Amino acid sequence: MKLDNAPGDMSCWRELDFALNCTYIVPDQVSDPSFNLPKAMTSIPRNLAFDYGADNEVTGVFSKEYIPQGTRFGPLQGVTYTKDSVPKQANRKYFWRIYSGGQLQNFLDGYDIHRSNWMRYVNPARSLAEQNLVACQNGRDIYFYTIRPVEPKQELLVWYSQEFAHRLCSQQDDSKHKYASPDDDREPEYTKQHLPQHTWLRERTKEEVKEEKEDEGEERIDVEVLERDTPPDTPDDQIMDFSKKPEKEEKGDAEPEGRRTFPSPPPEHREPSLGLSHPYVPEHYSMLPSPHRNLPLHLHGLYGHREGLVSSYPLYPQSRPLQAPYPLLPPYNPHYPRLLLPSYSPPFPSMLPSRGALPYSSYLGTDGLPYPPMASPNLLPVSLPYPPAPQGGLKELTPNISPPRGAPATPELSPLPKSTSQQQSPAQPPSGGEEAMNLSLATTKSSTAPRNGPGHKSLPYPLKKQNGKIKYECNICSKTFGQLSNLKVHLRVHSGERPFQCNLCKKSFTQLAHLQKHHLVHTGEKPHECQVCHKRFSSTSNLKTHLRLHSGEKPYQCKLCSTKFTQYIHLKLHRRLHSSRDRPYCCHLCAQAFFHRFSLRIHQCSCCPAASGAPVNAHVKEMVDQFDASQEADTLAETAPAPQVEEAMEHWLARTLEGEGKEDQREATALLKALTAAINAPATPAAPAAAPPHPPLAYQERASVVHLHTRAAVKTEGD
DNA sequence: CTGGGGATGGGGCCC
DNA sequence: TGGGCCCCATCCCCA
Repeated sequence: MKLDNAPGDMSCWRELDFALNCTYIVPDQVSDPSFNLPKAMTSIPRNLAFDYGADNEVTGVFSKEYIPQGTRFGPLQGVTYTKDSVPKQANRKYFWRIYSGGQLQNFLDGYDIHRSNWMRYVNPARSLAEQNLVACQNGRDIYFYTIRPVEPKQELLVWYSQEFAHRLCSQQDDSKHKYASPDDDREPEYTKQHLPQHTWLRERTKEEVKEEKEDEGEERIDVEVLERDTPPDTPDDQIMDFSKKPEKEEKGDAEPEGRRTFPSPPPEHREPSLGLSHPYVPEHYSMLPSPHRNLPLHLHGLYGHREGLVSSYPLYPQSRPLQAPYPLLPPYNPHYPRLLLPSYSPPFPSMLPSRGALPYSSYLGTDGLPYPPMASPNLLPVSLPYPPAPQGGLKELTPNISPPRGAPATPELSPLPKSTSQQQSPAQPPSGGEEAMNLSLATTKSSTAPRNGPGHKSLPYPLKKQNGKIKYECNICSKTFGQLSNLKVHLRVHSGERPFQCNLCKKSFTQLAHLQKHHLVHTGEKPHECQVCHKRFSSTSNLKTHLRLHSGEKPYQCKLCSTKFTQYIHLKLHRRLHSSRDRPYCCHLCAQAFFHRFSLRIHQCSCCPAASGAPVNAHVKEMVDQFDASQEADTLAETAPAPQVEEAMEHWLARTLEGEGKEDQREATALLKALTAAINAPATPAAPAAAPPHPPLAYQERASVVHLHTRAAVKTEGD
């Protein structure tokens, strides 16, 4: 069963939906702490970039590349305060509220650039049309999800999820009953319901600007104020539910909603970049007088000088609406009938680039369910006890394959409060940046990690473009795939997930086809027959290798002794023999031996510890060793001239560095330059002659090299 | 040690 | 998108 909404329409999604169905996870970058750079600056993912203002201050966050819908960023990091531990002088511009079980749990303060992350710089969306991120509280973390594809160089602009805002509004509603806010009196109900932005802006332009200035100065707030403004005490005019705007537009009605004052804009302001006449800008929005002039730049501005409007993630007592609807899955969540985001839906399908953006259906399970059936909401916080998720056709998955190894348990799937999250804030981004991400992927699956169910959010980012085609890149091994489905299958390699299990021997496999092939073992069936000798084989590839016996083809040849083999594994085994004893070119200075003469020469010119007093670069030494044993070196004649050796080295380097990080590539390239320089350089006096263990052969080859390398240096090697 | 075969892993491509 | 099919690579076993 599928969502009735148009593909890509996330308008009725709740935070759990985002958590469960996000397709890509973009972890923060992690930099060396010893650099002591502000984490807020260094944590920005590689597919994002800051934009800077005249004073070099960050003015926004932009995408560097295409980012598909359903991508998760976060979590937001900062300093965690309990309600009682908020320093009196705290600057609350970057405060977010974390709720648990409907109760304010703590504040997350992104003020400190050393303890917060890049997300503090994401600007608030000023209209539905420009919004591309939605903020959700999952567990006790705040994540931003892309609700539409983000084009390169497009700014990330965030607003609350509807559920987010709804809880706030609920709190505000409560508070309204409890506290007769002055706002309530001065504003007709209609206005409050329908023009929160108007209210907000009007208020801002009048009173808040004053406060804004105060905030810019010191942004001091006392706990009393904090208390007063904290839901449920917060006056409803302090909440602006962006998500409701569309609804108002559509229905002309909305449940009472909060308005939010913005007493404290951030220091920076910017000109609105979005025209109010945009078709998706709600009517009331465009009727605002110069509405965005004073819009705060960063989220904190969005949230005012108080704190972020983090509404509670209903932990599972209240979460019934989160699950119950799914079997039925009405087009809109009946529990939040007034919080629909109809005009949120920039027509997603049409916005999806044809080049491979993820259709929204990719957020659904294979069975079309938006996420797996959940037996009981109460179980969720424990371990998300998904039934063996029907992901990827896991029909063969048997219950006894335990624990489910695959499905990395991404945090967003586990809305349960993380033990660390309470005070975790800046403490630890799961150390290691991308590495951390990888680790989490790798470890979660192997342990008790709950299955993700359909949607399988471990799909890594980023997308790459190769030859104009979108490539899906595994963020663990950097392999790229032309099709998302291939990447999904590939991820099982890392996750360890083996959903297809043989009923007979309980062996499990990553692909159904493998299981099917495996079944032949039990049946004894050998469907593939050699037309020459009528021998039968269970696999085509084995038949193919067999056919080489008839054809005489031996494609694998040892470069050292010219022995040929029909199977590569045989060549490999064979080469071990050489490596153990047949390295004919031995350095007389340090006794290190090489397969190839040119390797010896490079060694002596670059990394022979005895050739120069200088310390040997271990990387260079390793590179020489590896190159000496490489296919590229094998393909070279021992008498190959220097340019050919260089070319082979470059080829080898390019191959071995494929998928490596740019830093590694840079470093290796630099090393290569040093090595190729060594090839061309005159030999050091310390390398006059190799002392080959097999003088006749080695000697002769050296002699031939002398001819080709017409360099005096070669002669010094003893020729 | 070499060589042949069995079995499995992983990825590409097509539908 | 996912399943099916195909292919190549690889490991292992054994003669």
